[in-house]
Amino acid sequence: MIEIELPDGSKLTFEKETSVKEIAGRIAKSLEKNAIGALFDGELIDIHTPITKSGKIRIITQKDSESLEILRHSAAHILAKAVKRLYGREKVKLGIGPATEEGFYYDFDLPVSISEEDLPEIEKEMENIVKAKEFFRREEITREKAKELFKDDPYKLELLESIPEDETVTIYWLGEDFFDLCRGPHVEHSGMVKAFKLLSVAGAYWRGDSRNKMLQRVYGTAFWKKKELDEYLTRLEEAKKRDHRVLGKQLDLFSIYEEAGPGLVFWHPNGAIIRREIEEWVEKEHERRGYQRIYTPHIMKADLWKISGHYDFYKENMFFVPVVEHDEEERLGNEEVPLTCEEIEKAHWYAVKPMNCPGHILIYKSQVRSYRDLPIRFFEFGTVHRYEKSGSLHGLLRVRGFTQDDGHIFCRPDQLKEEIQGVLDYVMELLTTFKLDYVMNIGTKPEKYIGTDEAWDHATEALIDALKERGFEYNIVEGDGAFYGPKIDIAVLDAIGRKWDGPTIQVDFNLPERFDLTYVDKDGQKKRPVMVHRAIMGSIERFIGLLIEHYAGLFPTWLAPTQVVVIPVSDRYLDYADEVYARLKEAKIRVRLDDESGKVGYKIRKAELMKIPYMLIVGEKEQQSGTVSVRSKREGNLGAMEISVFLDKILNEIKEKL
RNA sequence: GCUGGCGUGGCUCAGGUGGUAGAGCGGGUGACUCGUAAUCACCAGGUCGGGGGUUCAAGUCCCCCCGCCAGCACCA
Repeated sequence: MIEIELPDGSKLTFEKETSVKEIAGRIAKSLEKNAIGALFDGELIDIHTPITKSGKIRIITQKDSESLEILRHSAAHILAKAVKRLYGREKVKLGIGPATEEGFYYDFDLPVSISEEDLPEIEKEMENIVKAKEFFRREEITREKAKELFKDDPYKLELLESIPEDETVTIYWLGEDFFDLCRGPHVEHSGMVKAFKLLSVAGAYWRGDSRNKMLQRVYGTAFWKKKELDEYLTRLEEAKKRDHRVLGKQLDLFSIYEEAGPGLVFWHPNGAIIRREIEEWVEKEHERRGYQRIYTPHIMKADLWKISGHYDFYKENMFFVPVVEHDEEERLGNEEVPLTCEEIEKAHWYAVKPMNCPGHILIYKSQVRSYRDLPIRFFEFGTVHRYEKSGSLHGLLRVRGFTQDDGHIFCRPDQLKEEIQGVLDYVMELLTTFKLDYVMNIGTKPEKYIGTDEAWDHATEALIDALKERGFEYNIVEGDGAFYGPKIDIAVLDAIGRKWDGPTIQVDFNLPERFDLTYVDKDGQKKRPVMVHRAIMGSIERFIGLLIEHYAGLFPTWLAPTQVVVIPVSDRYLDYADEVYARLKEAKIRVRLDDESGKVGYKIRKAELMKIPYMLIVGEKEQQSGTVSVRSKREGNLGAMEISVFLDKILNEIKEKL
């Protein structure tokens, strides 16, 4: 006897094994027809999976988001079958093909490489499978049979090995000539996968390990309705227009030069204004929150980085500078000669700082610290350089030289939680000021770590408590902490939904130890302070990159490089336009006068393209009445108003950071 | 770093099967004196990412390097 509990608490009983289809049929005929699968005791199953034990069930229809996962997973199988057909059943070795948040993919190992031009052909073959309405059929098999079936599929065999002994092995058929090792679930038949599209191809390491072979991954997405697919594709197109690399060029914000080096950012005047505004705000905020501003050098002796441990753990990512005693005579007129081995050996090595912590620590150590002094909070706009792998560079979001709003807190263990909360509050102030979407993750103790378990527990608890008390949602990512301590990372999303770490709070047991940091406690004993690394924005470059995408280039007025442009209707009104310009300039508004010849429409177009918040049109009428006609980038034409009225409006907007 | 794709004037992009480069925007000059996303005309800009090779001849074919894009890996 099997008892099935429905979400409303009611129960259905069955004599023997049943299925989602049967259960749905008991509830309503329409549900039987619409059921895509179900969540049974938390596990996603399809409508034909035999249910042999009692449990709680929630039937899934197209309305439930889980149904998309089932649909996309099925689309992945259709893709695999199509690729096998086109490229040869024997030649194509299958990797894995799961559904993802936005779609699905399948990894293939095959002798020829698939390019994007091949995608339409594959789609066509998929269409054929869809039209044929082939059924997905689940089959439970023994391990021995599985090994036999997949004897020519090395990747599947490997997967088979990793299925726990007590788990049932299942394969899914799609039609009569294709099967795949898979735990499901799937839709009933391929005809249900009507709205799909293949999007891209890229390499992906087998099992996500760079020591393994790289397979070819085909990405695609699928929806229940063609309309939803189209909407998704348009959304993707729109998102691409928000790309900070595109907008950075259009709005003349920053650039990166091949001849200067990849990942090294040049801030143009417009971008520099945005950066300065943010820096000034962040700096004041730090002062308000009890941080002391410091400055530290860009290069420091390599030996210092040996003490800190960076040399051992991070040198792959560091830039080094050899200081060589040149033999001037020999090198005269011959600067091109590279360093000789002897010179390199004799050189004194400096390292360009990849982080600011050692510098801050030296300042902490510059005097004896009392427990009364703690917490000590140092802050610096620290410009660091890291040799990031070439393939990971990405506009402003991943660079080789960047500036952190970096701070280090030195405190007593009993102050840790409060300090973390202080940082969290600050981070929230930032995120709400810019209205950014984010995800919070706690990284816990990794496999390789230093420090006592006790200290780890204390610190991890402090992080979790701090988050709980502030009522934040967070994920715990086991083992994602730094080797020196647990951390909270806050990821901000870019235009197309990729996550980038921004704000971070990291507890550190390592550096206080390595640098032998102490404070004198109440009892006169020397004790070890706890150190917290924290950045509010993270990297300013990344932060602004994300802001550009977030605002789609239309910055709030306080950040806009040009806040107002005055547009005279013709040269005749230049004098009056000048007067208006001067009034605004006087009020410290970033204003420009468009005194070039040309029609009003053209000048407005230029201002619109540069996404300038306000355009003030002045001509005969305005001159007569001492007003300006205001056109807002956001709200359109606002009509004429007194200059002072406009000034109040915009000054308030700037003050409120709207 | 890896797989695949791409790299033409400041920007965006055209340049079948190899025969020494085109457009629009932008820039400069002149005319127009103009009311809410592009006034007209003329002019100046490139040797085609860099290097090597094949060829009578390469932007166009081959090789190496650099850079960019997507994804993967990395991101204490």
